[in-house]
Formats: sequence, structure tokens, C-alpha cells
Amino acid sequence: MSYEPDWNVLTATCPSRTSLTRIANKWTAMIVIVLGKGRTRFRDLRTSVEGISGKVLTETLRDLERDGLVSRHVFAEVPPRVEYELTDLGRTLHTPLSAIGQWAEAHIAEVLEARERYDCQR
Amino acid sequence: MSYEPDWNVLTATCPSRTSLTRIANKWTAMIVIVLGKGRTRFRDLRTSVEGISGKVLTETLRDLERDGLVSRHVFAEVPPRVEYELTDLGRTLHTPLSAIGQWAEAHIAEVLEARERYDCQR
DNA sequence: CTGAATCCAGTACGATACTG
DNA sequence: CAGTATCGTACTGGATTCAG
Repeated sequence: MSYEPDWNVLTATCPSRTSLTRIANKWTAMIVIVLGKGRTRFRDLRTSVEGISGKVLTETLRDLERDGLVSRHVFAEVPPRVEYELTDLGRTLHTPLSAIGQWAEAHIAEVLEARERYDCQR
Repeated sequence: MSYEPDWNVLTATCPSRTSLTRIANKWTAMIVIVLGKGRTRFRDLRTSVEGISGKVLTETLRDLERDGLVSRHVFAEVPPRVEYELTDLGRTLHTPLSAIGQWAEAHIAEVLEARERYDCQR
């Protein structure tokens, strides 16, 4: 009922394409996967998502907040503490995105074999 | 049974991270979504995935082929005809990736509202 | 600790021209 | 038609520094 067939991610100018661009992204995927475990502070996200820089983490979280997928909770403390959490909308995205992460982990052996086959062959 | 908990996309050096990087990508998502409908020639992919350049389409298809997700079928004709198709492995990825595409289409209204709220508020 | 602001290298991507 | 090659540009993303 809420599905609107007018939206089509394959159409260059469709707004849903901009949304796809944001969520079909490795950083978004990993952040949402971590946030799926519960409310998390900035620092812990930084260490959980290995290799992400502070800049990219901040920017990605801002974008996710703007799109209504993540909520930001600031505590008036010293040192400051900021926690991030999936919104209801964000939670609906958690399942599909963690499916992607699990696919990567479950099928990496086959992918590595395929790469070796491809690379040798030339 | 086939799930290997040693693999973890959150670990920077884990091979599964490289696989995630490839598949958690807008072009990959759209190409796999189109290929899910069946074997497709290069030109038709080019027009189905609106806005993709020939260069990026070629490069992405090569990478997908290398990872064993897509197979390439060349016909010795003039003018040349090349068709692409999901492999068995690629087909296992089609469901999660089209779920992402459908999420983008199904929830774009909420996302747009959230953006408006966020942007006005500052 | 959070995260804004700079600076800069590397990459992604598009446009164009050209080949078989 | 299906590429390849080249080029220029815009964006991604890391490192560093600084402020609250």
C-alpha cells in the first residue's frame, strides 16, 4: 500500500536515486550495522567501524540524520558525550543492509576463488 | 554451515571488506537489479541504468565478472553483441540488493520529509 | 571527547575521440 | 555495437590542527 511505483531508482532524476546513492555505500552500511546493535557513542562507532576517519564518520552521520535514519543525542557533560541511534525509519533499513554485510562475509571464499581464476587466466 | 564467523566486514583488513566495498555501491546495485531480470546486452544496460557512462559501466561489469558475480557472453557478429548475465553466485546477491533498491523507492517520501525538516530547522 | 576546519592526495566519474 | 584511451574535473576521504 505504501509502495509508490512511480519512484524508480533506475531513473536518473528520481529522488529515490539520491536515497539509493546514500544507502548503497560501504560506510553507511557499516555504520547502520553497528547502530543496529543499539545506541552508540561517536568514539565507539569510530573504533567499531575500523579505518573510518573522524571526518567521514561525522559527515556520514550528518547525512543519515538529515535523511531521518539516525537520531543524535547530545549530553551536556565534560568531556562531551554524543550518542547515535537508529530511528524507526533507520531500523527498517537495518535488515536489508546487514543482509549485504552478511552476504559479503558468507560468500567471500567464492569471491576470492573467482578473482584468482580471473586473474590467472590473463 | 557455510558461514565463517572469522570474516568481519567491520575489520579494516578483512577480505570481506573489499567485497562489501564493491557490492555496497550504487552502480553495482542498479546493474545487478537490471541483470536480475535476465541476460542483457551492454547497450540495454547502458540505457536501463540511466546516467551511467560507458566507461563506468564497463569497469563495473569487469569488476563484477572478476568477483564471479556476472558472466560475459561475446557473439562473433558484426556489429558485435555482448550479453551479461548474473552467475549463480550473482543471483544470491540479487535479492539483498534489490531489497535496498526497493527500500529507497518505498521510503523516499519519509526521507524527503526528514530532509525538509532538517534543512528548515537550521 | 566531539567535531569543525584545512589541506591535499587519490579516486570516481563524465565527455570525447578512436578502433575493430 | 562494444569497447579502449585520454583527459579534465569533481568529489571522496585521510591527516592534521584547533575549539568548545
